[in-house]
Amino acid sequence: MEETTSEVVEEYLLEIYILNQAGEKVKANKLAAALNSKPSTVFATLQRMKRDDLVKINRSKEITLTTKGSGLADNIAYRHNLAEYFLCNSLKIPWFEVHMHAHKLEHAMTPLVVEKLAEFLGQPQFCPHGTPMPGQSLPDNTLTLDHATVDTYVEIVMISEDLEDSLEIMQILQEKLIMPGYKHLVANISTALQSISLKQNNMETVLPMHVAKKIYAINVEEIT
Amino acid sequence: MEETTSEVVEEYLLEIYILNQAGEKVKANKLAAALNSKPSTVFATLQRMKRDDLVKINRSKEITLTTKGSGLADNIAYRHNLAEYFLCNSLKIPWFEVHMHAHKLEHAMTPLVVEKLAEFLGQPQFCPHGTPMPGQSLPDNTLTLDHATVDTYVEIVMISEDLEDSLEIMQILQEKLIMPGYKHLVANISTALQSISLKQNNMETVLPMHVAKKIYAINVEEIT
DNA sequence: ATTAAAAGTTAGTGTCTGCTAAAAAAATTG
DNA sequence: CAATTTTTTTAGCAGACACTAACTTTTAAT
Repeated sequence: MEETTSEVVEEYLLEIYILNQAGEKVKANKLAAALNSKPSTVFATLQRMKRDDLVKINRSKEITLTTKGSGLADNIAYRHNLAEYFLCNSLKIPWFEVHMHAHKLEHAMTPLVVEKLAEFLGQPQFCPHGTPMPGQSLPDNTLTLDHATVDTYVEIVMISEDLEDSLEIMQILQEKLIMPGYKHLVANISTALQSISLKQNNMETVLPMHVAKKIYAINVEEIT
Repeated sequence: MEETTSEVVEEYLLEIYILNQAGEKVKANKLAAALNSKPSTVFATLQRMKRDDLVKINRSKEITLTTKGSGLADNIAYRHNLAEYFLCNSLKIPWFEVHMHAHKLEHAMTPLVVEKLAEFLGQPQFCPHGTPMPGQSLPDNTLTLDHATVDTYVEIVMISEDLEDSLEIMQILQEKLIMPGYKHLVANISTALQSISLKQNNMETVLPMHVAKKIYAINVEEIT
């Protein structure tokens, strides 16, 4: 009865989990885009996953994880975050590109390696992008930047996993210090341009709303 | 033209490489046993590898790596040894069982991760079992224990990779301190029983010859 | 509501990796 | 050398995953 989950299925589980966390309705089409795959391939794989009681798909084609799938996804997400933490903090691989490397490692970590690595790293509770380990959560007052208020200060707490696939965006975020722990002034919000601009140290960054929506922050008094 | 090598093929390459290092003639049958696979499966995979210019098979069915295959194998072996070193020295996973965990990780390490991990570990030149990284070699006066002389002292330098697949044997070797750096007295050699016995600190270990053949050592003056 | 666009689905292929069973070739042994 | 055993090879099958192309259903928009 040893349930083996293929790497491909693990990737699907994680992606569904991530999109879920981001509050999006997961549909096959979006999955295909996220996984860089063709709709027909995704469809077939989802059928297998349904067969194996990993996902459910309702009449309106929304994909959700079953209890079983969810448990596996938690585990995969944990391995992913742990790997990212290691790559970033121990190996000093740049913050903006750890995601892709962790994405390979996460499938190759045995339970013992996971346990020992967590110990080695001091049981981290967040990945370098601020994603909480499964079980942990963000502060109650967390908001996404598209809901920020002009002229307030925000402290970044998390960059959503699904932004991490874009190296270009991540690199910009790193350059502009839009990273967990850093504080910015919400300088401007333009509904017309669908963008928000942040300021820190004479540095201004304009983010389109769809990106801002994926960045989580809390309000702070001021930049200390 | 990005040559992608599947995990399965990587495993074949490494196994051929390891058997090669151990000085054995690699034949399909032996490969099948080592890889825990069926001869027909191995045959098919070898055909693909031949097609992709990774291996050559001569009239007497001996399998050798091509230049291309050899280069890849070097790389895989390096990743494997590096992973073992990390698991053993950083994560403190028991010496006798790092092999199997490294075996999974080795396929998931991107070039950047390899580079940064090597840096992190201080560019180790040997795996925890004494296997030299590709390019390195053992001391000239290295011998295998089946060629040891009674009443001489030996210092273990390396346990062959192909012993590492057996957890039971590895665990015994660890218990009896038959590990790189440790010195033993060659107490007895019995041709009748095809075994050799080592002594250290009132501890005697009897090894069958086929195991002794896989353990490398150098002669030393005495136990210091 | 009709139409156009988007998303989902089916059909048909192909590769890789695995298996069993049987046949052919090679090696070993009496 | 002949007979037996071992090894290699062929044949046939199956599942996972990937694709293209076509077809259907849904959704969105005029």
